Amino acid sequence: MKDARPCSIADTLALVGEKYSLLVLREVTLGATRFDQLVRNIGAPRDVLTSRLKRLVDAGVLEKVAYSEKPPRFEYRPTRAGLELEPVLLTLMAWGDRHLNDGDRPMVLEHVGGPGHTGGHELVPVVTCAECGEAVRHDDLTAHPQTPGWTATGPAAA
Amino acid sequence: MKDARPCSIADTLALVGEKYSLLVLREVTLGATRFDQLVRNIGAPRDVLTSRLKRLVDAGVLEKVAYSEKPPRFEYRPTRAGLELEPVLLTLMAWGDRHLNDGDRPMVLEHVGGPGHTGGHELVPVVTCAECGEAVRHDDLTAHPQTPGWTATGPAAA
DNA sequence: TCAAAGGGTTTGCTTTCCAAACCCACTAAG
DNA sequence: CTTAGTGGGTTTGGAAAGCAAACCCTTTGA
Repeated sequence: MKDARPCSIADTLALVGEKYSLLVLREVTLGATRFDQLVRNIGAPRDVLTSRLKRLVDAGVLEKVAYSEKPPRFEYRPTRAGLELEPVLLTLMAWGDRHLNDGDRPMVLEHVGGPGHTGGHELVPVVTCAECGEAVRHDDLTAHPQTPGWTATGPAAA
Repeated sequence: MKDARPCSIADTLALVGEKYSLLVLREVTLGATRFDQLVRNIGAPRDVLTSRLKRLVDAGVLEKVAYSEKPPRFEYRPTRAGLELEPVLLTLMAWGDRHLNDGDRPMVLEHVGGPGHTGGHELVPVVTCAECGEAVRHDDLTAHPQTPGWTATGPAAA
């Protein structure tokens, strides 16, 4: 990753892109916050999980909260920043549902809307534009790198 | 990853979650489709990139298209499935912009809406519910695992 | 007193990663 | 021609990360 394109995607992946990290986020977002729940539900080696947790706590994505004193025991809860990774999880899940499991969803998310809503419905996440509200289509986007020397397809002049 | 929770997030990450894979998707989505553009723009070791490309082509996320015959040369273009990973990239980028670069975006995306729109505006991606159109908030979601023996927080009975 | 649960750490082996060097086919320049 | 350069990889050898299984420590329950 030397002299690579400056990019928030790369920055985010440097933090949560290691193997299992996003699965940790999935679990804590679902409410499984303890070490051996994580081991069981994710299937990660315990030592690897230990190092991932440390990294995510250091980064402020998780926080380590004691739930017992006498034997010191902790749970790993998502911070606000951690919860804000949920859109990433939702879009990953939607893609896998569509392209890998062909509609046989291993998990269904129920969406209960704001105060004015009664019944829940199944969530199908769509990425939209905050400004105009439309669903984002690839052809409607133009990339503008802000780093001098970079264009959309690479360094300007070598 | 044995006996882990069945999950489309994990399935998707098994495919595109290896180091650099999503950065490859970023590049080809931006239009940088050739081997050494990818090397330069991503900063990945060439041999690793070779193996990632093979994997993504095999998975149908990229396609290898010849653009020269006499020295056989190829470019790696995203398939429709590959382009549909763009929402993942957008949500990752939004998170990094917010939490890692604190508003100093390394890249700005311009959104030009449908036929009725004239000027473009800056894209701020938001995940919404296709059914009701509302922005998705964590507290409005309930997870329903479809796999017998699994609850939201883990295996039901061991 | 013995066993089990919870939360890790240690061990020893295997797999990846990585930078740098190398290779091959062609093209353009001198 | 001969040489230099570009594009697209493959090879090499050492450093780092991953892995399963075993181990450790504390506390509660039988």
